[in-house]
Amino acid sequence: MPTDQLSVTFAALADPTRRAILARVAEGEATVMQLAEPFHLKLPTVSKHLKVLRQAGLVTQGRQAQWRPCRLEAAPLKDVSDWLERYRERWEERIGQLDDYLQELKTREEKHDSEK
Amino acid sequence: MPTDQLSVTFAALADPTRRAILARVAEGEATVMQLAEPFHLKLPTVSKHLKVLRQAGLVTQGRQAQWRPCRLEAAPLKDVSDWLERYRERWEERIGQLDDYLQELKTREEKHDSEK
DNA sequence: TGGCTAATTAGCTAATCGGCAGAATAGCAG
DNA sequence: CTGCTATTCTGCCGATTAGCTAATTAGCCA
Repeated sequence: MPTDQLSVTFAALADPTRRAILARVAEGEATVMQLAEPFHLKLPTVSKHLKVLRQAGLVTQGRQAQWRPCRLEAAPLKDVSDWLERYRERWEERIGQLDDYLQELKTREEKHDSEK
Repeated sequence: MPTDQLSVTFAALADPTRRAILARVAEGEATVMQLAEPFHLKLPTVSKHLKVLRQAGLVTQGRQAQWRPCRLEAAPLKDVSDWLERYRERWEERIGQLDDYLQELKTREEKHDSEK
């Protein structure tokens, strides 16, 4: 249970239910009940997931009467993105002494890319 | 513990020791002993971390005599990056004409955040 | 006030995790 | 074969987690 912010964020994202909650909240504010409905989970369970997301700074909850609508807060995702950038070239396979060769390939690939 | 690939990857990244191992391995192959040395961890502990990273597909280990040098495999990081892209516009906060209004909301929310 | 609804907290269980020590495995060198 | 080294496997421990039920808080309405 590391306490550094990045670890807390990654841990919060390491659960498909919580990622689905994020996806739902990204489309607009939602109450806890609305979030619980698509999953067959009880309210306290969803509430606990929200607590994890809240501690990671990924959602905030407001107050409207007895509802606590949830909103997405994407700032921690930027931290994840920044951390990832460091490894981008590793999966983009455009490294090293092969640049010239790859550059040639690249111009050829650009035709393919534009298909998409 | 969810078994879907993205969750496994996020879980593997949710530990500063494992992220440090990744950073080290990104600079070149390393044996388990070399990886263990900077952290004051025993070999079996590092071996266990490596197992987690291996199951996430983030490292592979080869064979050279009695050493099992570790290499970075960045492909799962691309999956993380692709997942993140969906939210990029949310943290780039330069959307539409609402910038000033959102900025004002943000300062108001910061009070709510401090409620804990 | 009392009743209703939404959400959280408290407490439980089974499973998992990060650390360790000790034993087992794999590959070299005499 | 006998050691020697690097690594993994097997248990163990204390802490944490996801799920549940039951109890509690918070806000509305009559």
